Amino acid sequence: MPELPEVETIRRTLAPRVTGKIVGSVQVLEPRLLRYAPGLSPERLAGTVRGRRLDAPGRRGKYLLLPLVPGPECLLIHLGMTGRLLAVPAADGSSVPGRPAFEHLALKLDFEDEGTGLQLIDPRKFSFLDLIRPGRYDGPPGFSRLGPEPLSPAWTAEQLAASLKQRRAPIKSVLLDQRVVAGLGNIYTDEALFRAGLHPAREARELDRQEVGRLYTAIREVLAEAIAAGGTTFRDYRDAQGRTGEFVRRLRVYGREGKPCPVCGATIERLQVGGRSARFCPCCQARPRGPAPPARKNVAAAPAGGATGAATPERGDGPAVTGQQPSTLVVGLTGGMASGKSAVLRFFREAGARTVDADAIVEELEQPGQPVYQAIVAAFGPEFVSEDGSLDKKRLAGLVFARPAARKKLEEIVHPAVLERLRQEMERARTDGVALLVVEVPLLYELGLEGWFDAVVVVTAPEEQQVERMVVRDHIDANEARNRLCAQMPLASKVKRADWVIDNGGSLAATQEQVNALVQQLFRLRFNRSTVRGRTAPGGKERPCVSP
DNA sequence: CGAGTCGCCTGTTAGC
DNA sequence: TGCTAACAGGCGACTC
Repeated sequence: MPELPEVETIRRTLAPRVTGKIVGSVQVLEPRLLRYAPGLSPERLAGTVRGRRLDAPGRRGKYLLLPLVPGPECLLIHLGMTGRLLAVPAADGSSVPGRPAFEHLALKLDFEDEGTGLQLIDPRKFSFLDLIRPGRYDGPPGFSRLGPEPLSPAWTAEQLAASLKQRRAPIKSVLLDQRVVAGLGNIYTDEALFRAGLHPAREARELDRQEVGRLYTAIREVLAEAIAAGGTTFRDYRDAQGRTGEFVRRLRVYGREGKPCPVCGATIERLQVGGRSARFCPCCQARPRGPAPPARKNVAAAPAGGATGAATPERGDGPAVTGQQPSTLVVGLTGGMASGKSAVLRFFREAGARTVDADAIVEELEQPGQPVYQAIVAAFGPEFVSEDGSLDKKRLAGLVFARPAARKKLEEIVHPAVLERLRQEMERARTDGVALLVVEVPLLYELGLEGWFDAVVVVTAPEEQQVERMVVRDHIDANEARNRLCAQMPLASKVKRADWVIDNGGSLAATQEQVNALVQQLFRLRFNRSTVRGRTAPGGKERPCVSP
């Protein structure tokens, strides 16, 4: 079960505990460990490794790499399904969390100093070990034929498209093929396919560019999030310190059959695909409609044992679904000063949306060397450059505040550049197949940008709370804060024009609940674009607040 | 070559 | 309660 995020987590937790250590003894207690290593006996392995130093551990796909110094050999470990690699203080089994000492111990490696070591524990004995000798032996065939690293910048959606183009097998099976992309197992293929809105039994070659784009993005996002959460502990997995992974809480379909889909509420189903079980949402991952798929041999007609009649591809039932994955939903986020827009944006991101912050773009465009920076310096003079070469924002703000003409001049430089970048970000989200893009634009209404978005969300907070936040954040007194608020477009008129309102006047948890509820609602509504504007949403509330 | 099936392995669980 | 059978899914070997 350790897939890429789990192995990466093990690598990271292992690194500080093994790097630079000298190997004292090596004991192979499970001979099956060496089953793929040609001519490598436990004795020969021990002879090669003993007395050598370990370099920082590496990872490739689901393989863990322990380079020996001086080189060039490298230990290679695959944890199979239930393997655990634990850094232990005494390497005697006494402090292995969760398991009695010595049970299922397959490999024991002691370091010369400090009495520390490594243990490989594997009840099911699917783990294996190998010794790479560059130039002479490149490791087992599965290792040398590994496909690209999914999180490497070198891997592109085009490459994925090329690897899928010729394959008739179900997309789920092709993603499990380590030659296509390295590191995906059953958990993350299910999760990526769900996020991309793709049925696991779809023929790989029938995916169009947009679908491949969505899949590519989903794979990278789900892996990155899982690594950040320390991997997924479904049953056996532990990191090198014996700790469980937290991503299990964020799984949306894997291990959730019979439970409601977190996006649409339909019941998650299980299906045999290529001999593996696939979990999916029959509504969010409906097969595309259109002409009934021609009678296909082999695919989805699971072996007669298919008690799951769900293998028949004709219909994806569920509420009013066209079967066509809708395009990116672009939502604008705005609100009063210090109303908590950024926190809300963060909650959107955590709920699975891609997010963009217009202020961050301004910040970036005003960096020295950028055309916007150069234009500002040319227009206002070098006295607005501080000693370190960056723009003197404070001085510029002072000038702009006092002279409306100067403000206009500045805005004429900055705004078009920001808008162009926003346009590019929206375009990129569409080509990446992102389902929901949320863009924070503080001056959304002031600049008349409503037309750019499918819906606009306004964040509100009681005025006193805004004042309080500004006092703390901007180091000004309460009167000054009130003055600044008065100079703005009144929050009430933004609320009046809003499609959805998030009330950030309560606890952060309450705000997050509202955001999560809204995200689910948007996911549902995006199947019918005209309902996304909350004001026309069923229920007919004129300005629906989101209540969890 | 690609696609599919089987075997390896054992702890857990569903069903009788 | 105790038994069997199915299941979990990493990979390689094998067949067609």
